[in-house]
Amino acid sequence: MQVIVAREDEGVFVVLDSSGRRALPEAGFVEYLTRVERADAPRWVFPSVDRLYPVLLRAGLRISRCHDLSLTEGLLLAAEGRAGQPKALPAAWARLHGLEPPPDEPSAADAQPALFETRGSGLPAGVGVAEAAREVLADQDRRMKRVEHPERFRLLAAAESASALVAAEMRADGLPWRADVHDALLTELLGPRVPAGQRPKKLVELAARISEAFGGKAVNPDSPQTIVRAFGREGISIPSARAHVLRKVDHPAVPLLIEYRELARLHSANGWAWLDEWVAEGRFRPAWVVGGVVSGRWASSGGGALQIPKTLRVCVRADPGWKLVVADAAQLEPRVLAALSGDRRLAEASASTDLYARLSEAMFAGTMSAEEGRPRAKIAMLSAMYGGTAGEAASLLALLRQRFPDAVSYVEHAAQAGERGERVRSRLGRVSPAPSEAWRALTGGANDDSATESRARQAARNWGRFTRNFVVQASAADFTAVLLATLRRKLPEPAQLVFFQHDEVIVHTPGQLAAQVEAAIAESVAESTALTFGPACPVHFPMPAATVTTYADAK
DNA sequence: ACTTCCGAGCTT
DNA sequence: CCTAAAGCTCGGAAGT
Repeated sequence: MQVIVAREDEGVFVVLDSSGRRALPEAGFVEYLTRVERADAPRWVFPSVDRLYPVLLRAGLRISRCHDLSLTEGLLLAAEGRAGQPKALPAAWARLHGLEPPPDEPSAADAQPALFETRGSGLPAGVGVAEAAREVLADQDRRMKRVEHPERFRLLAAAESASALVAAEMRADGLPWRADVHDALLTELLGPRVPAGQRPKKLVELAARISEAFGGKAVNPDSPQTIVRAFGREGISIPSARAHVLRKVDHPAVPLLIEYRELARLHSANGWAWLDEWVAEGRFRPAWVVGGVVSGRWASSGGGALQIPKTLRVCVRADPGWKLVVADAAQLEPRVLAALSGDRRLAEASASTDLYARLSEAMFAGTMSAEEGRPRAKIAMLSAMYGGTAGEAASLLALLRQRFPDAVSYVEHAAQAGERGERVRSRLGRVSPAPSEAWRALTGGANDDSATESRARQAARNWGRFTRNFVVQASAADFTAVLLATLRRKLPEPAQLVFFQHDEVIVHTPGQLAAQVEAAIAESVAESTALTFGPACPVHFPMPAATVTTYADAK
């Protein structure tokens, strides 16, 4: 059973199912949905989960499954070679009717709330939003039958839609964040809190000592150009003021600059201003952007949720009586490559929790120790997936190719396809964008002069590196989307998914349910492996879970 | 005063 | 730095 739900202008909500159409005010809408969800748990169809589901969450309603028209449209457009076109309902409907598709509105998370509420549907006057959604849904059903593996693509659309539910729920629940611990940490490292725009005491002192180290001339350590010039006056020529460049310079200002930059980074990125803006009532509530990266990885908007420095993990603490269950898919990408390529020997190596140690044995047994071999095996595998050639990488990759030819040729075929300008696809059907017209013009024909020819080869290789990585990273995103969808269903009430970062989840749970949560994670990984890569997939995906009080204790 | 770009650094 | 790429955010600096 499918039920379309949508918001019309002026806070009126519409429900459309086989028995007809109902227009309801918000309160009646939520009440109706609650009743139907309890009775039938239908597949709700949303023009955009991101825009509508927060309304339901605020009223205390959680739904079990849905179809997100906007996210599915994006996946379909990519699969059809039309990536980058607007994907919201008005655009999808317009394309269906041969009209010019309007550009997507900014996401609900970014929009000004007042503007967002008063905006129209974006559809022509007289076209009902639920009726437009019904047309687009039927169209998507048709188009999903025409992709290369329709059953995989349906799973992808379902998992992506469920991911959107997770993202909205994670924002509503929030990541437990102890502002008092954060404030104490800042005070310890930077000195007492100062008003916005001012340098804390510790930074003021360091800036003064830096100027002294440069002979008393004022040097603003926040300005890279000024730092480069200051070293120039000392007779030291450096290409940039990056930390790794500074570390190689022998000068009394260097350790001060490095300390200043570390503390200034903490202050500007995650200082008191960040705390005031993003943490309230013990929760950090970022906006998560499902499919915000072309590979299908999530992005975040506001608060830098995917860039939280490790030093601040101590601030992530379970509520009294609760625990955090932190689980990380170990060496996910090489295992994904094993599953994609069907490389038997790599699949056998995946039986070990420490994949790189097993690779090292396969590559270097008898020739070097595990301590020497493991980091080289890791470089070899990462070079295969990322296209690296620097240093030893090329020779290590050649050895990896000897031992695991199917895995290495899988990514090399993806790279060659990219160099030819072809698109590549993930396991469940995410498709890479086509290269730009400028890229085609540059790489398309024979170039007269050698400089242009060299740039063309460079551009082709760069795009090949992108497609090489895409097949692995996007398939990993397939797997984690299915995992999120599965885990969401299995978590015992009232445990909540509160954080997701590419291959890692945090669940906030009452302490007595932590063991059940760990079991739910293990079951979800097993089911997601079979769903994503097939029931006979021989690859092992370890996802060790740790039950802790603070995120900092997880690894 | 405002916009745009760059350098830098954080995560995976 | 070391193996690659993408995305977010900040502050400084340059341009309008």
